[in-house]
Amino acid sequence: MDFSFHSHHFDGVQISGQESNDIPSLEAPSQGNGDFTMNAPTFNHFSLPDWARWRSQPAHMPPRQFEDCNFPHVADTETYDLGSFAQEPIGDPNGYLNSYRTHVTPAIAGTTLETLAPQTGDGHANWSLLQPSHAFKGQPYSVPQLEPYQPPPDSPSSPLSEVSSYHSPQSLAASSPATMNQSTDRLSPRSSTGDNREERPGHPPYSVLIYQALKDAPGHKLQLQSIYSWFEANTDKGADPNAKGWQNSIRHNLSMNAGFEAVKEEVGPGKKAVNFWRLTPEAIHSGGIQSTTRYRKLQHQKKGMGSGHRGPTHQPSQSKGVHATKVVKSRSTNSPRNERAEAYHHQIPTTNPSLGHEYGPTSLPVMQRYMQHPMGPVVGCHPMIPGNNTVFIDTMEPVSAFDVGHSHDWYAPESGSNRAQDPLEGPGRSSWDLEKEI
DNA sequence: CGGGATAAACATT
DNA sequence: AATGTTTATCCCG
Repeated sequence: MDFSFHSHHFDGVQISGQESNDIPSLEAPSQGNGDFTMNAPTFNHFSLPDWARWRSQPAHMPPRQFEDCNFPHVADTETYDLGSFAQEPIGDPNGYLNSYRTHVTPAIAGTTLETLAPQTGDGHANWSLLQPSHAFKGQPYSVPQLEPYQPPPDSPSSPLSEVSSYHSPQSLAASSPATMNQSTDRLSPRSSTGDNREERPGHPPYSVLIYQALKDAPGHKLQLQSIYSWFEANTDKGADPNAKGWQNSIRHNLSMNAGFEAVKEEVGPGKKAVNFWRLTPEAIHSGGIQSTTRYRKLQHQKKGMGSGHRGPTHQPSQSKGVHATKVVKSRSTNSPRNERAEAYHHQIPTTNPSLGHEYGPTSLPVMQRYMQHPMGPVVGCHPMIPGNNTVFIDTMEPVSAFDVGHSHDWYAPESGSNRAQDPLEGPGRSSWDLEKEI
């Protein structure tokens, strides 16, 4: 048996419980274990039940340890915390290439579900000590609440156990095959058919996991390889070195989910820029991401025909692949169909890429009302590269990276006006809506 | 059906 | 070859 996880209904899930208005940005505070209590008012407070819906089964998982890390193992009942936003990076020498390091999550015993607390430290000081939750590895995960905001730290940094050092995906794969054995339950190498439905209960969807990974990362951003590493370290997905499907899925989610955006950073004069995937400000603020499935909406309309046709299918689509790289994910076409003319965007200013990706109209369940926080500028810096300490400042203007046209539930800019800048979209509404009737 | 996972075609770098 | 983007399916609640 293998599993992978599968969970339904997660949209709206907010992984966090924060209510605060500010983002924990990199500067932070943190370290402490904040006890972030979630104050009730939070809209996104995620209550257990909600979260519970994700899992199909109650979970109980055997404790597992992983790789060389000695995780404090957490009792099954315990909840893992997703951790708070990481703050400072620590310099990771080559880190940025594979920067994700695993850290141990201190077990948070007894965390009540509802409060999912928070944990820890985030260390800014030690990225390596951050605790991530490897929580998804084999274990059921429990509510991941992220709380972006950190209350006053009260505890000094957590002592965390030592952490594993960082593993690059390759290294993980290569070096620790052994460790894997024990986990029988890791994700199974997907069968070719594609679905393994037996999945492990309890695992959040890729989008959430990715969110988690990014959330924990300095600057809330990671390179693709690092994300892979995170998965290997924290989930069962990467268990099989040979399996590549999960990576495809990760990429797919990164591309399709509006909560993630790619940003290019210059590394140095002659060198080529590096791409990072980062949480959009909205995602950070809201503490969660939305369903990745939004893209489907388009399809529907696009082919008017009923669905019947699915046969042979796969006709080469003309506009596949992609365009754009510089900017980061922009939804390129207004009309998903063919126009690819406008496919290219300009580069993304480092300041705020937000172009946006929006979700299909209406599809969002009502539940996802994300609140918008007036956030202040986000500033982050991550000295990951030795000679270059990159600093990024998000001047977050109220520009939203998301949903340009429909603001339904989740991002209701008070000032609705400023968002929009998607050149592609043009003022006002997004094309999606219009799209359909055409 | 909506939502998530996957596979895969195709584009860019 | 690694990344990214899109489509298309499958399957489950």
